[in-house]
Amino acid sequence: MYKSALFSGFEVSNVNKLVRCLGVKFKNCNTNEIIMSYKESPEYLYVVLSGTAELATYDYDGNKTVLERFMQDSIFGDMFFKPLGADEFSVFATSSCEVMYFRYYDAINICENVCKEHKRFLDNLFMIMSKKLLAQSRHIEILTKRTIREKLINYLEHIEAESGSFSFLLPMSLSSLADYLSIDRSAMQREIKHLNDEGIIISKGKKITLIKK
Amino acid sequence: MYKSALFSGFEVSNVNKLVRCLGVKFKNCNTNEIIMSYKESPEYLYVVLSGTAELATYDYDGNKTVLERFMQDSIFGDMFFKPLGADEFSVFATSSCEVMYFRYYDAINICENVCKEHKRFLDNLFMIMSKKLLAQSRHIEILTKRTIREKLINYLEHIEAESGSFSFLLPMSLSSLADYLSIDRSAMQREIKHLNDEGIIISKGKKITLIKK
DNA sequence: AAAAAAATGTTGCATTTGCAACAAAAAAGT
DNA sequence: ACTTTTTTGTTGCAAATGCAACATTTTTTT
Repeated sequence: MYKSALFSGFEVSNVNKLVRCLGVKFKNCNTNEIIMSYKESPEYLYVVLSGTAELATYDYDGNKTVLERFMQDSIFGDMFFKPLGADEFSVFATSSCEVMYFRYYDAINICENVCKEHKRFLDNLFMIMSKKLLAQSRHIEILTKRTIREKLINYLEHIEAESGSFSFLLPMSLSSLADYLSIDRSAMQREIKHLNDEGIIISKGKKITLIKK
Repeated sequence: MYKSALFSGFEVSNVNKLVRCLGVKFKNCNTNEIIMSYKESPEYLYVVLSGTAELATYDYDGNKTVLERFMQDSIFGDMFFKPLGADEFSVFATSSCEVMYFRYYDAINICENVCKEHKRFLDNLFMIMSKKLLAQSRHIEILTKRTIREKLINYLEHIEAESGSFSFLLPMSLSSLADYLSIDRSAMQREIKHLNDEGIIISKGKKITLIKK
């Protein structure tokens, strides 16, 4: 828990102090366990400390729709997602998963004797929210592209910028990527093939090299 | 400016005090004027006080791509969007537009004598960010739908939930809606026609009624 | 080490969608 | 009140995409 970005810059003893002060709670979940459901009224903010999870819903046929994926330092909670209709949306652990949660309101309306820890905590929370906003903006930017090719290239260029190299390993499986880009997996595979044929990329599985002309 | 959600719960005199303390700056722009460009290093946070604006870029052909639209209480800034490649992205006023801006860092690392105003300001800022996160989540949820029909229905159901009625007026033009859903306008029009033919909706222009079976 | 499960790669085909081009209506500007 | 611009509505056609079904490879589990 001390490695969470929420506590970056904290001394271990101060983490404990703050945890007590904010009434932070912890939860450990195994794969496929439900961490929380979007229906409760109290406004808790959840932070993933370790492991992975996803926000998903199952329709009447049992088909799963994944809305969002979470990893270390991801945040989720009632104020970031509101379900539409009667479907139940829940966050499931996709691997052994540790989360912490606290009342959003308590964290913001910190007690009168605002200590350095509180300030830093808010600062960190702010940073995490900004990063989420940025990640979502990027996702929207990509989803807004009209063709599979444009989506793919845009995504790959982002990975290139992040990794700082023309050659990189995709951070997720190709099937997950198809989900993220919201396109059919086989159609994506076909486009990858075309990009290879046209010499725009060289790829084998998750290993991809962008060729600049 | 006193009507901005950032200052909700504030007395007028305290707004002035805080504005001075944070070094808040103001800017008035006419339609089509550039409010800011995503290239400067200083991390300013912008809040729209009145009017509308959009984040857009022009490619070599002069085609405009709109990434995001802003209205009262929308926030934007370097930490929420990072341009990819050499293209220049800017925020343009789409109507006469008032914005305020301040250094992100100054707002978070507020001075030692944390007054009630500071706290409330941060509180409001968090709320605005949460709302933006929620709006983006919804947008992603819709963009992730695979067919035009699913996108449309999902969007309309959101409007229905917000308005609380099966009958409503779209909050934007049909062309803008096609942009928002990232689909071809004429294809959307065709789908609207089909939905009418099948008795799923009754619509004429922006006036739409959802028929529940 | 073997078996089971998940991910990758491929293809034909039907369907959906985007594109282009236009007419009509509505809204905005002068 | 008139003109210009934007929005809405429509259609044929070509192209892109999703779907289904399968073989192959890789990864995970037992």
